[in-house]
This record gives sequence, C-alpha cells and structure tokens, in this order.
Amino acid sequence: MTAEAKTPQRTKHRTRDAEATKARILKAALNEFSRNGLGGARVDVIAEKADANKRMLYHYFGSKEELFQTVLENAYIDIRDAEQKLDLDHLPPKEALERLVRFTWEYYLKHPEFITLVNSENLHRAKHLKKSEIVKIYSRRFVSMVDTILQRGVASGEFRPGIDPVQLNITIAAIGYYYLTNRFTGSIIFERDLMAKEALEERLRFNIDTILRLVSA
Amino acid sequence: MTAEAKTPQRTKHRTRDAEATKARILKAALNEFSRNGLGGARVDVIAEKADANKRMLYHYFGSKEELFQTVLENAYIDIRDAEQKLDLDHLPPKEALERLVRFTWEYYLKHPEFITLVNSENLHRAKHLKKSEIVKIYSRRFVSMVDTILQRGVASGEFRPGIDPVQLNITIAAIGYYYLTNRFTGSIIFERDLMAKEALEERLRFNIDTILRLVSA
DNA sequence: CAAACAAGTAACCAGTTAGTGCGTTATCGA
DNA sequence: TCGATAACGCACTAACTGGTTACTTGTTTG
Repeated sequence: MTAEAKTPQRTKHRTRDAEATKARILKAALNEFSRNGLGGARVDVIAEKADANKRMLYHYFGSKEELFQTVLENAYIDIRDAEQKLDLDHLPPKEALERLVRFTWEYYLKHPEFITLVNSENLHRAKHLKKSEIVKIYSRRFVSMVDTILQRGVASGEFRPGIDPVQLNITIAAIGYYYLTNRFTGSIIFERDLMAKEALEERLRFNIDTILRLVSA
Repeated sequence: MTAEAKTPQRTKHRTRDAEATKARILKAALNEFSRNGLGGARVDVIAEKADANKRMLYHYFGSKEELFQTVLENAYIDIRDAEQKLDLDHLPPKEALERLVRFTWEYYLKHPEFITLVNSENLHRAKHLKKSEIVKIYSRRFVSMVDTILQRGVASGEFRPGIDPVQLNITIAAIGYYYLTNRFTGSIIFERDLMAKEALEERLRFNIDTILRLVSA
C-alpha cells in the first residue's frame, strides 16, 4: 500500500533538524487528516508517513487535536495568501470577478485536502478555528477583496447595486465546493463522471456564467 | 449529557417487537452517524441510545458499515420522496423552480443529518451508495423533474434554452448545502451569525434570486 | 401445551488507540 | 573537549473498539 512511502532512506543516523522534522510531520498530518478526517486519522500513521517517531509528534504539537489545528490554520493561510496574490484591483470588475471564480475553482481542484479539512472542522463545530486569531485576520482582507470589486462594478455601471459581498463570496465558494466535495455521490446520482476533463471545464464555464448573471445590472 | 435519553422506561420486561427495535436502532444510528460521521460514531453509543442490546444491532444489520448503508439509503429515499410530493408539474415554470429552491433549502435546514451523512459518504468515496440500487432509481426521477420544469420554461419563453438540468440541479443544491454545512467556519470567517433568523431568510431570498437570474431568458 | 424458534442479554475478546516514561545520542557553545 | 541541551527512539499502557460467544426468556404454532 505504501511501498514507496519511505522516500528518505532510513539511515540510522539522519542529521538532526527540528524544522525539517516538524515540516515532515505537518505534511504527513495534512495528508492523513484530509484523507480520513480528524476522527478517522491515526496518529501512528502520521508518524510513520513522516518517517518520524510518534514521540516527536507529541513533543512538537502536544496532541492530535493541536496538530489538527495547526494543519487547519496553515491550510487557511495558504488559500488566503494565494487569493491575495491574484491582484484583482488592477483588473476591470467583470474580469476580476471571473478570475476569482476561476481561481477558487482551480484551487479547490488542486487542493482537495482543503475541502476535506474544512468539512472535518465543521463536523466539530469549528472548535479549532474559533481559537485561531490569525485566521480571523486573514479572513477580513479576503472579504474586503470582493467588496472592492463589487463597488468598482457598481460605479462603472456594470454591476447592479445592493449585492451583499458576503452572500456573493459564499455563493462563489459554494458552486465550486459542493460540486467537488460531493463528486463521489454526485457521479452516482447524476450518472456521469463529474471528474472527467470536459465535465470539469463545463462546470467552470457554468459557474462563471452563474456569477456574472448574478451581479449584472 | 444524555439525562433524558432513556425515554421508554427501561422496564425489565418490554414486549418483544422486532420491528420496533429495528426502528429504534435505525433512529439512534442516524443520530450518532450524523453527529460524528461513520468513523467517529460508536456502535456502543448507538445501542445505548436505541435502548437496545448491541447484539441486536449486529443481528439485524450485520456490521457497522451495513448499518450505515441502510441509514444512508433511508435518508436519500426520504428526501426524494419529499421532492416528489412537491408536485411541481402543475405550477408555472418560474414558480415551480422557486418552490424547488425553497424546498431544498428548508429540507436541508430541517434535516442537517442528511448533509452530514452525505459528507461522510463522500469522505468514503461513496462506497456504500455505489451498492445501493434503490437510490439510483429514485435519483433518475429526481433529475427528470428539473428537466421538465426547464423544458416548460423554455417553451413559454421565460427561460433561456440550452441549460443543462444536471448543472442546474447541482447549483440549486450547492448554494444551500454549502452555506449550511459550513455554517460553523462560515460564521467565524464572515464574522456574523449565519444561523440567525434574518440571516437564513436573507440567504433564501438570495438563492431564489440567483437561480432565477441564472435561467431567465 | 410442548417444542421450536425468535428476541433479547451480559460478559467477554483480541486488536487498536492516543498518549508517556525514560533512556540514548547528536549538536553546539564555552 | 566537555557538558548542557535538544533531538530522537523504544517499549509500554490504560482505555477503548467492533464484533462474538454462550446463554436466558418470551412468543407462536402443530
């Protein structure tokens, strides 16, 4: 099952490197948590995947839940950072919005772990995110991003006024997130492969269309 | 925590009733699975909540996974049945669509277990749903329902042609499902109580608007 | 009404789980 | 080079987990 997993040859003497070990544990934890959820993830498996001793995991992160919280925080920081880099303020409103819809879709597609992590966190009523101050700070910048696009669009007459940026934000996420998180049950119920190349492209086009129709004047 | 749980007084001699016991187990399982997911659910807890012996659970359902499959099947059958009862064919297309959006939203709101169950099933790559023939049959009727509305709307000139009923179906589900399944993380990130009465009403209005704008000619 | 069967129960088991106690070894500043 | 510190690892455990064994008790029917 994990034949190729122990990539770094298990030399008896690996040079000591706290940061590297931490990073390996974090990477393995992200993988295991996203694959099986917080409840289904196994601490022993994380340690093994990280080619680290379980004792190190507890030394650096304290407990399974604290490790989960760190992994979750990192995941949120990563997506928010990527969003900021989009630099939408220099684009015409319509193009900015289209680009955001496309980005959101492609990010979810490239990082299915993010979706699974968020699902797991909601199953636990966001108890870990509640404690995370850093995520709250990042979130504010994100919400105001869409707000700015919306305002510019209204000013130029392209968008209709009165749209709640939070509702728009949620909708942009929803139409991509739902499709991808429920891709397995969806493929059965709709009797088509939702993950086929053309199906994915069609969905992205549909989503851009949905959002533009929603905001158009 | 479960002070009032053992509602039926634990008389030493309860009259024997296989169907009632089965039903109690199923109800308790739905509760436990939706609260904690398949992995997080505990068989002992289900038995206790059902006020039944764990052996009965294995006698009637075989294993934890088979019990989960039954619970999941029942949940799908319930929502499909409710949808059929909407009787949308006798309504003008626009009203029919609005009613479907409203129904979907309210069903998710009333039955959060359904959402959690579906999430759990997707974490397991739909391995249980794959085996369920009955759900596939029910799904077909459901997809054709939206297709019919769409066709009637195009014929009357109210809707634009060329809309894929599957994409529309997915979108209707998505804008409600995402909001509700991520209500905990969402309330933190957007710094507002997404479950407040006015917030829910606003979201429903927004969703109806989104779908009508999407299909309008 | 007795025997056959189904419903129901308690105690138990083997494997797993998150978490630790304690000893070893590499690294680095003095 | 020495000794302090931090990285690392083995082996353990107490509690838990899904599943079972062996049994009792109620119900039905020839």
